Amino acid sequence: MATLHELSEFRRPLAINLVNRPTASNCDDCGARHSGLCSALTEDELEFLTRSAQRVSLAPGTVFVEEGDKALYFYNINQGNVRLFKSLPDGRRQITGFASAGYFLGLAAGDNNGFSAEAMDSVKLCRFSRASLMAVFEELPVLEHKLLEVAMHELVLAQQQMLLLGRKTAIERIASFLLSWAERLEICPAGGLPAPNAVLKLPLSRTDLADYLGLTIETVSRSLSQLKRDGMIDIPNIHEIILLRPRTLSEIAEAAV
Amino acid sequence: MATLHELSEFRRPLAINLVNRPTASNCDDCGARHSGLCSALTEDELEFLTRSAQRVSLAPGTVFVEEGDKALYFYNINQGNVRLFKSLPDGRRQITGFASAGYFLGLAAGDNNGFSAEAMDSVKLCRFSRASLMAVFEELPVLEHKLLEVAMHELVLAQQQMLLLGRKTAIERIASFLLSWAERLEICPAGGLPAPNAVLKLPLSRTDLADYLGLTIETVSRSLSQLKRDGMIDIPNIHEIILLRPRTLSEIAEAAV
DNA sequence: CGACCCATTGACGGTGGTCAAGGGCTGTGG
DNA sequence: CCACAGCCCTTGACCACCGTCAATGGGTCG
Repeated sequence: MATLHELSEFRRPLAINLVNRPTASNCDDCGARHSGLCSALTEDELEFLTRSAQRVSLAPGTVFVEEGDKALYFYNINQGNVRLFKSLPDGRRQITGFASAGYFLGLAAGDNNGFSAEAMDSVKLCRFSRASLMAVFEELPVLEHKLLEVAMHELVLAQQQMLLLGRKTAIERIASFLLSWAERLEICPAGGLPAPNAVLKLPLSRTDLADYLGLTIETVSRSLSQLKRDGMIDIPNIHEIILLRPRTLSEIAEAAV
Repeated sequence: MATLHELSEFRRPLAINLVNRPTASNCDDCGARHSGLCSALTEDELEFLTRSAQRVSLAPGTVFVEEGDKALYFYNINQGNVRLFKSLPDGRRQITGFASAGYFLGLAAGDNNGFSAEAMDSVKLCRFSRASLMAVFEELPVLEHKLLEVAMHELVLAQQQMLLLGRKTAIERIASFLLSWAERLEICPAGGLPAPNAVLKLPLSRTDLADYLGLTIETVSRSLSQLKRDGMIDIPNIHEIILLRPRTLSEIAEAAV
């Protein structure tokens, strides 16, 4: 099988980790203050929560969660993009998700991390010790409730991805991905369709896309080209895709009969 | 693509649903009293919880959760086996998991169910209205905590399955499945290996197996035959597999280099 | 005993993976 | 400002794994 995923090249041992403690007041300028977990909290609750948090900056390429390591932390992304993945010893990689500002991460873990996480670009995040966050639940049950909601949503997404990986063709995977990415970027309401000619920003490489969709970069490239030939999309440049006919795309994605 | 998954034939509209209210005392003879969710509760707490529960009996083949329907209930299995799945309009099916006695289910849902669920045999379960269970959290925070744990564990399993579906070969999928099923049956400790010659009971059809592993029944059958030819396993009958060489199986499953 | 269902096995074909060459973009250095 | 290197993406040729189609085998129930 594929032995070309040179994963190790992405690992930069010399990551720059600036760690300090946030205060509720400097949460104000945080990209995640009004989304995800923190949006569920009042100023006072936030003040309480920050006592068990550390702010961390990561250089692009830093692997800050290692699959199998003892699970010590939860993370909340403030800035930048993160890929979550699992790997096989021979280098095959499956990306299980992407996280950007506002995303809470670290739920997929028992005693040990069930996944690895890597900064795709310059990342800032809040790090919580699992033990102390558990303790905070006593004071802030709303937090645990919010976390359960997040976990439930992740489960829905995970099952969608299982259907995609187990049963969809290459073209269907690409079409599904484009639409789910549009939803993620809030170009369209959840469950709805983006407007025709909507512009999609893709901060991912073809390799990331392939490893997320269970394909090779060649197949990703070929499928995108085919969708372009068929007038479904336009590709002005590597990191932008225009959805010319979202309705038809959705019919392809859902294998409508 | 595959158009042969005759899903509809499994749906029996005439399900027998006997609904009554359990009491804490008749929880004593429940298969799930000392596992999963309920094991986290004292007698008193259980008594409290049962007020928002109904006991339901399901005939084999009953689809009691329908993907896309409004998510009204959580379920706790007391007896029997359940398959959870998602389908495409043309009949392709991806089984996302199996649930047996002690399993809590219904977490993978937002406002609407993200999956369907079907009784594989005679099933008894406790049904909780989502609204009232949410209310119970106020009184029993331990319950919400336990639920979060369950959800986190489900996420770990889901990501393992994504790796399997996205990146493993047919043989690797079968080997992985056999070992994870041994773990599930508690034939071996989590993360450990079963003893050589361990006997595995498989209450699944080849079709279920195929739809769970993202393969066809023919490929499942061929892969099992190959493992048998190679002396990895023995197959005394359709529903039993003997793991002759679990160590080698695990090397195949994890693609050890 | 025979019908039926499910699993197995075989033959064949297609989707997508592998290998390899070529194109486009960016940054760097002369 | 151009040349060139390097990287990533695209495209093509070929091939293999697994899906499809079909026939056979084996177990169960009427």
